[in-house]
Amino acid sequence: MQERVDEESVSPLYLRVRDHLAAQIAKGLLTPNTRLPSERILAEEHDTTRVTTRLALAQLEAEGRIYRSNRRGWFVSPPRLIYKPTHDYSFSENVTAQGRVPATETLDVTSTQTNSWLATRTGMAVGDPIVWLRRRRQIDGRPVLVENIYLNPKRLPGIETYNFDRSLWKLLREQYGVELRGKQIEMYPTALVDPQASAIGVTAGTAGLYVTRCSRDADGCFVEFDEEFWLHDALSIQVEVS
Amino acid sequence: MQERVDEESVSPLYLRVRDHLAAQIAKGLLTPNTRLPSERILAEEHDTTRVTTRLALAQLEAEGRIYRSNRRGWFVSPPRLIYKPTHDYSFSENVTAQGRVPATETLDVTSTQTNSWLATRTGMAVGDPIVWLRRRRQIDGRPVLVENIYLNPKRLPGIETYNFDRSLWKLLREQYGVELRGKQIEMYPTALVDPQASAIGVTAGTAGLYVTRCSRDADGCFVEFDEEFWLHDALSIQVEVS
DNA sequence: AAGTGGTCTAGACCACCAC
DNA sequence: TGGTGGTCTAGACCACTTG
Repeated sequence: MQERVDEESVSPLYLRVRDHLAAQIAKGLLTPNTRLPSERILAEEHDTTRVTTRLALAQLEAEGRIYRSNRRGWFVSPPRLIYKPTHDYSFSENVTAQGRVPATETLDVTSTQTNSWLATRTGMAVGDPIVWLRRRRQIDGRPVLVENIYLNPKRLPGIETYNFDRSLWKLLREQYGVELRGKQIEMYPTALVDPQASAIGVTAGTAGLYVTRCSRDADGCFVEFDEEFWLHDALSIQVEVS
Repeated sequence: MQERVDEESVSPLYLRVRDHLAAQIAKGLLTPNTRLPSERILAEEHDTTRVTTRLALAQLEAEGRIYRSNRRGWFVSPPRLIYKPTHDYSFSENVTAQGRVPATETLDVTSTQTNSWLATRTGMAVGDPIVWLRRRRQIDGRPVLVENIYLNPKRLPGIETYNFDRSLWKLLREQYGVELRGKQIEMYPTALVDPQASAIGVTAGTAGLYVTRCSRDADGCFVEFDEEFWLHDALSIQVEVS
């Protein structure tokens, strides 16, 4: 629906480099997860310097078209995962249903106490016992999010003894008979900083989406608070209201 | 709830510059919408170059802590607007209720035809008449979003004759008796590019949030498709499900 | 007119990864 | 070990905004 066109006559060099790469991606010359030529080669091809080339790459990264992996290079971004945070859902099933390969790693499980930050968000009292779970999740081998999950051990006795490399939602339903109700979801775009950036394996400052979700059971009892740090190009949020 | 701490011993210079500025903002030495010292002065203060200083500023911008305004300088970001896209709501009332000052500008209104992109999203047929409205909205004098709104003139006869510098939602309800139902919302983080970037007055590549919303009336008839381009630091999305 | 950010050059050294 | 991105220097000119 876009009729107005850029005056592309005298656009800055870094935007012309961006457009050149974007066109190659659009044409299918560069397909998802393939590596781009190195920054030095791209600079040479466009008769410019690495600084300018990196400006162009940063633009494409900000648009979600390419991503970097450690120091291995720049890669074409795959399609965004469609994510419906209002649904009870299994990450693995959702990823699989979209033709991708999921993976989950539990980073650590800690029995600790509710602090004031968590208390205001969950209704728990400061000092109440809480189980803190950290996980990293991947799509097609690429880590796309890390999450902090805070579980209420009063409602979920023995929860810390389970294996968390699977669907938490199924575990809650099958082992504890929990039907989640009354979700409060908040999200905003922000940069990933340490320790989340290093947990995902990206440079600090990489664009991300911060999502929190507070879930209660049918009785209004607090069950779970989830704090997710996504790579910004990895997902598209969908919400339906009737 | 963050126990693990960064090894801050040998962090890169640009992160130390970032941390220094972030600390000043956190302490309240720099308050929302105040200007930061110029890049050249910051570079001198930290005994480095503009390139490194700009890396630090870009980090803070990505985190949503500062923003830039044309070539006027860098400013401390105000708090994010809380935005509940599932609600029927008035931008102006929402902004006002949060103690801020809203403004709306209609950029143009065009009677045109449904194209294939819009048809697949709305259920209209290609070639059906559609009214296309572009608006820019501000908070406290800062443009924070531009939007394309596509209205169904079959359901809303004469809609193109109204003044749109006010709440569209109220107009629909009061003049056409429309109660919106069945919203489909989709959103993802991406960079703002032209023409949206220039419409907001930011550099192409500035981080943004893309939001679409398709609304129908109680009979399931398509009423409105809204496409919003937000500055990424201007909002926090909230959704509640029961 | 002076100052700001926007763009760009032509190099350099380092940490890390793959071979 | 060679190539990658990550960080950094010390400049330059330009477009635009503000006084």
